[in-house]
Amino acid sequence: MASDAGADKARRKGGAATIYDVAELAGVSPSTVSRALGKPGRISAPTEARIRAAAEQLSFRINPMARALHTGRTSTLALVVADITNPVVFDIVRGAESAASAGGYTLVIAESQESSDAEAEAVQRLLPSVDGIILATSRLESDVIRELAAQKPVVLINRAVDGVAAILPDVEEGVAALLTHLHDLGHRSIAFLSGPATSWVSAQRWEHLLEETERRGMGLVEIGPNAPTIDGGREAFRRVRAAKVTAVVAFNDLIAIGLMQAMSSAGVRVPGQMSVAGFDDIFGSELIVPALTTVRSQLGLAGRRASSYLVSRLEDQDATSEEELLATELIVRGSTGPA
Amino acid sequence: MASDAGADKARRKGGAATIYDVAELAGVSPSTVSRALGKPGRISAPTEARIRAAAEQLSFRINPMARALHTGRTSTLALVVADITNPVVFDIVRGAESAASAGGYTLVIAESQESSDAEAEAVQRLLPSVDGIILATSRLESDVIRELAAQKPVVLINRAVDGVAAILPDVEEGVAALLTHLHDLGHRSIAFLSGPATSWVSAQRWEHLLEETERRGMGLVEIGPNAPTIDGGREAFRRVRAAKVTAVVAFNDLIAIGLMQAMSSAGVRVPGQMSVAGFDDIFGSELIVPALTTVRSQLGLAGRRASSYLVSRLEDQDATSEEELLATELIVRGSTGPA
DNA sequence: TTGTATGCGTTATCAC
DNA sequence: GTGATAACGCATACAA
Repeated sequence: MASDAGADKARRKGGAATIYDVAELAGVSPSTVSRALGKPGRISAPTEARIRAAAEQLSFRINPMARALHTGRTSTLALVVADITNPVVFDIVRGAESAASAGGYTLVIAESQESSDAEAEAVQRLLPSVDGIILATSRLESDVIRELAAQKPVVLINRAVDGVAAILPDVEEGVAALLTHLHDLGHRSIAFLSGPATSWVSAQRWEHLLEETERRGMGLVEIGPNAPTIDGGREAFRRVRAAKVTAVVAFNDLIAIGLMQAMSSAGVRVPGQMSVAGFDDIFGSELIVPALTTVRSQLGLAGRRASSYLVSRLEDQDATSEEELLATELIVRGSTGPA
Repeated sequence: MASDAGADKARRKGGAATIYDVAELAGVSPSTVSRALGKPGRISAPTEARIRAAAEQLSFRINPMARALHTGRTSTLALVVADITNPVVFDIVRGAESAASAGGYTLVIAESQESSDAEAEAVQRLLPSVDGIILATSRLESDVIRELAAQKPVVLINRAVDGVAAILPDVEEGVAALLTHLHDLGHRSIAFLSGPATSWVSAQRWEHLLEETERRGMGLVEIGPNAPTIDGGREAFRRVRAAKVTAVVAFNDLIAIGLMQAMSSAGVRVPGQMSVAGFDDIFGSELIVPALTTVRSQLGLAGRRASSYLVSRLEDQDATSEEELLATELIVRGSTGPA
């Protein structure tokens, strides 16, 4: 059915149909075809109908590269993440993909493996073929990011750089709720299991914890840096035990889960002997026993907003370049209890 | 530093540097630049050195679209998955991305949301701009897939279609191990919570279960189809309880987890009153209580192999188009016990 | 409203 | 070994 006699005659041998083939079949010039398909309404209705019919018959698909070569626009967005298997980024990927494709954009994805060099290389490789870039939990230096943003639209997730658009969790709110919760339970001495040394988010969370514990007259120590993984949490166990605190706040849920596993192995009861809380509310936090108390960030929404921002900035010219804060929410589960 | 006087003079105003700019700066013709960068060694050493220096100075990046327009090759692979947030696909995505970028290819990702129409649309949209396609747990009809494979290299994950390359888990092995395990525990009556009606993998697992239970004289009933999600497992609970079996094998871990949650809410003890097992060994299966007995598939490896296959087939001409089986492994944990 | 001519950046086919 | 030139498929300025 896809190979009518007319269609085959009009199509060049081998490759896919082009606007030239469509033009020949419809009896018009290639530019008319281009116009008909590009901006409907600019040509006469009967002609457009003929062209559409011909395109359909040849199952014509526009060649995005040829279009991009002329327009300079690829309708493609890049998403660079540190670690694809980190559950934190799953939701970001999905949100970004769905908003991108809803806007008619394709999403390409690259992984930096927590390495600043690898991230820079991935960005350079992708740069010429995308219209905009989403950097999630970037490990790049601020200057590099600013330089990048000068070349193409950039939006950050979980990272703030002056003058660059960013989608950020409203840490203050979540941290305050968490500390109120812990304070109410009687905890006065807390440890923070920090994330990677280069993590902007970790530094941010630490700052807010410091502020909020001071305000409430609670003690706070930092233990880290730690790899933002389950293993990272496991390895921190001995230092946590040595710290003699009654509650631990981990940089993220993965670290919290690893810590709880190590505690379970060592016979430390949670929350009986030690309360544990995390950040992000990833898949799995609800599954463990006891279920993890955590500060939920709206990662999926962050991904969606990031793509939407780029799309609107690419389509309209007049999009703002502000930081956008996403509310965080304290999810109280079984891993926190009385001191 | 990126803006030497010479560099600025040679670069066209505004856009990125082209081979013309490099050629001008190096004092050669554009075609020589193309050759120097494309196939090193075909031109004289000093000339090539000059060209490389000029390219470096202008921070020249080849324009992939322009190259693709002429060569017809984009150095891009597409990965189409049913549901990005399904933990099963996380590993696939990562494996595919790492092997793709290792081979010099970029990975674009699309989600079909378990819909055959959406999948077909995504494939059509991506088709012109990629060199090859990975279809993970595709919901497309076999004929559609074959037609697609005739246009561009295609590789399937968790799906078999005659004449199309595929990476498949060796279900037989895993299912046999699982049933031996259950049989040894005294189970004689089993229920299978099947996946989506269109899932090739679900049908495959069902077939093997049927075969192996027959061989062992065990009873088997199918309950389904079910959505391959935690909710899907929860919703199946009543039918499972009504079935009066002693063990349940779920299509995947997500369904198994959902079922266990429903059982926990209803006071049904696992594995005391009912044993539960799943497939895939996703992140989270080890976290729940009791930890889930499951047949592990090497999803990450599957993604990696899929990309590698496409890359080698695109680079060499003579890659085989066979099905490749990946060993599965029974992981015994706490959710299965004596009948 | 529609057709003609040109350029986007690269590679490949010729000459030299 | 190197340089001119055509071609890839499309979009647009200009002409009609």
